[in-house]
Amino acid sequence: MATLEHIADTAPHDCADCPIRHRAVCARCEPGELDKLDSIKYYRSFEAGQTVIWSGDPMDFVASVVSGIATLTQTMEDGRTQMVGLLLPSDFVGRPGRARAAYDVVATTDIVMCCFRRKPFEEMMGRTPHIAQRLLEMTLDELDAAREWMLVLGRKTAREKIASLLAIIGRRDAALHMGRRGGPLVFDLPLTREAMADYLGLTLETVSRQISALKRDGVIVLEGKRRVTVPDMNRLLEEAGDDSDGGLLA
Amino acid sequence: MATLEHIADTAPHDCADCPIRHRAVCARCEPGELDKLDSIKYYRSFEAGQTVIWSGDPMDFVASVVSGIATLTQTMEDGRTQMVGLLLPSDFVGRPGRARAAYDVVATTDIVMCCFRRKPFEEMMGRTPHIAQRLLEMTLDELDAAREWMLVLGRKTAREKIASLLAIIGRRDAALHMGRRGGPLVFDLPLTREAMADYLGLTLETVSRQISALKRDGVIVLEGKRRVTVPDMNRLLEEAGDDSDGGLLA
DNA sequence: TAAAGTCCTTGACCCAGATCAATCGCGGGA
DNA sequence: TCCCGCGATTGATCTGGGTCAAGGACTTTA
Repeated sequence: MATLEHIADTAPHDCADCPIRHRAVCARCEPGELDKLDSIKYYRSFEAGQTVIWSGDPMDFVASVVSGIATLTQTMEDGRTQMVGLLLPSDFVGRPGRARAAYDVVATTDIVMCCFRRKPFEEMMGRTPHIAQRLLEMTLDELDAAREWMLVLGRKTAREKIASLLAIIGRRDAALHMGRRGGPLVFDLPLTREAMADYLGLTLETVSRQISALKRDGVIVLEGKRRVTVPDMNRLLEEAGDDSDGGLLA
Repeated sequence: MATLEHIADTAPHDCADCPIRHRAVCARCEPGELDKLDSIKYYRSFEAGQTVIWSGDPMDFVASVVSGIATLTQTMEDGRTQMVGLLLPSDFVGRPGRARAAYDVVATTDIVMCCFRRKPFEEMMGRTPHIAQRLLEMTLDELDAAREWMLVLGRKTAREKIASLLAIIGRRDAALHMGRRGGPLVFDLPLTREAMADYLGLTLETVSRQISALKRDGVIVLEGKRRVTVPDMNRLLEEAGDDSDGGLLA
């Protein structure tokens, strides 16, 4: 159990160059406010597979994901696990006012986080409405996402679950790259079959079978095991059981 | 489709007497702030079974549940439905900045809501950190609840799901009445079998069977179809697959 | 007192997805 | 080059919970 984690030396240090500058908790901050945040921030990076925090552990910081992907998972005593959050760049980790982690946080890819010491962050939040406002907005968005996910977990079939997950990842990826529209969507799956299973409340075998089925039926095209092409997004959304006009909010 | 809804005439009008005064969005407000809120508030009541708002409908208010119980549900085109929120007294309905309802809201019992016109409420939130702070806190709590629920939906068996629901309702009820501790827990189920099924991602038949099974095994005692007695809370928590020491937060 | 709801229970059967198990294939290390 | 190990795939079988169907227990209306 060597400590592979280390203070990132290659990480961005200047908020002005920060790739998540206008989407993270600090999105609404003005230069002066950024300066203050800067004084309590530090970067940490983790390698793919590392556990960032264990549920129940003391947590003296909150953080933004700068790059990479992490998962939030809950585990029962007998080992059953359910992913309850997928943390992408700009997402927020931790809860102001809470001293212990409520979930396991695991790095899925190599990841860089911008951390703030919790106490100073809480104080600053009290004095800086811009931060609290942004955090409220992000939390409301996450709550919507969690509720969407509850419908997936509670009522969708295995095939629909897989299609829903692919649609979510694909849509997010498209939003990120903002490339040419209209063309077929291509992206890499950032999750193993097992992680997808934990996300969707399935077994990894069922995930594998349903992906094979969607491939066989031409809904997706696979290049290797991770690279996915979606020739027709509406077809995928139909398979997901969603309104084909993408009933989601924003 | 008669309009059964009406402006409540028997509802409390004075914040000082309000039963949810210290738990709702307005919990942290000072007298002056309450006065301002008072000027944009009005009460509405709905009868059991009535739909308060349909998903997608314009929504020009936000509200707090004063008394009674309502549900937040999502429905797929083919009619499958999943409950995504259970609204109890003091819970908040609607989202500042959002003009249309994202979910169906249905009154499960007769219900009274304290409504605020959305625009003035949003303006006021911008100027009144006490409201925004409290709303953030409440939203974070709801997010935690939603994540707990995701574990239930994704990984628990039918029996564990039922036990989990009973534990949640029982615990909340105990907190509300704050009566004698230690004695066996007694409460009324505020939901029909069908609503429980929608909550848990099951069918109503399975709900009925599992409740019968828990009764047969002595985990619960039923008096009629709605009144539940839990002789041993730890036993129930075991059946729910939870840490017997009640691993939940707060 | 009857008739008609509404909600709930219970039984019989079936199927989607879990479980158990074998195999594949690729990337990395010696 | 071969081996090893991890992730993924695929097959065979089993089962928890869904589906379909038939009542039962109250409540409301008349």
